[in-house]
Amino acid sequence: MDNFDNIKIVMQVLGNPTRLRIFDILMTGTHCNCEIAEKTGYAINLISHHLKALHEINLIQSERNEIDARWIYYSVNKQNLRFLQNELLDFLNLDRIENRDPACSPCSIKTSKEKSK
Amino acid sequence: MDNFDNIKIVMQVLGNPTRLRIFDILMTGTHCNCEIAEKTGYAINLISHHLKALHEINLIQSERNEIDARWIYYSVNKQNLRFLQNELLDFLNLDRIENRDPACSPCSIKTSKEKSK
DNA sequence: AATATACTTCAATATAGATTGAAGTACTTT
DNA sequence: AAAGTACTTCAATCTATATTGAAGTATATT
Repeated sequence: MDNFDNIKIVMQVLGNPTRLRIFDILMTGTHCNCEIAEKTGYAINLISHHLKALHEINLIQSERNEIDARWIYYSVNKQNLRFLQNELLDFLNLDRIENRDPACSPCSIKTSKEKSK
Repeated sequence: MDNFDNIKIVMQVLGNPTRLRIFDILMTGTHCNCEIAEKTGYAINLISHHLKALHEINLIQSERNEIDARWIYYSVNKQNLRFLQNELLDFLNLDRIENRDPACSPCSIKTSKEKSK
């Protein structure tokens, strides 16, 4: 893996449909937990779990409402998202594909044995 | 979800590190099963399983060697990969993010109750 | 025809991690 | 200061699916 460790982690996290759905909602703008609950029907603690996972890999960020600090606002991390876009394009870049002969080596080892007979 | 169903499925499939590793190898060029086995150390039937999953969502394709048809060559589906690149860029497009007031609705319902007192 | 190779599919197990209910924290309101 | 709200964290259960060993398929070799 050509240093695609971040992609591996991001894919793992967004590979969960519930988490992807939550992230998709945040891609439309800032939301608090209860709004996501209303839009998705998921349990509030489940959302909390998944938000934590998204936060841990810097895909999103959070801040408390200045007036009523019980409300926590979640939003996507734009800077990190730009970074991720580039990483994904590098990972999926068709120029990485080389014209190669798949020299099935276990087979060739055995065929070379045959030859040596 | 703004019709990001394909992304959901792709993320689920590439969300598995073993599968991502196999896909990453194919991103470097055509390989047969035993070559992937050699490079990764995974069991050959495990690779077969994961190749099937990648194939089912059209991320890769396969063809038998013309000379020795026991050998099956796997390679990425370039056309579908280009499509996926665009889908991902649409999904992660920062322009989707709207400036909105997270009007925490369950709360506001309750505060409106307060108001009506 | 019998044996070998490259790979797939079946079927069962193992396990990571998604989900849930209950308890806990931080803050606000009365 | 007591009760309520928004949310998190704990701890346990539940479930999907990754992995494995064995059997099966397709093709090639002798």
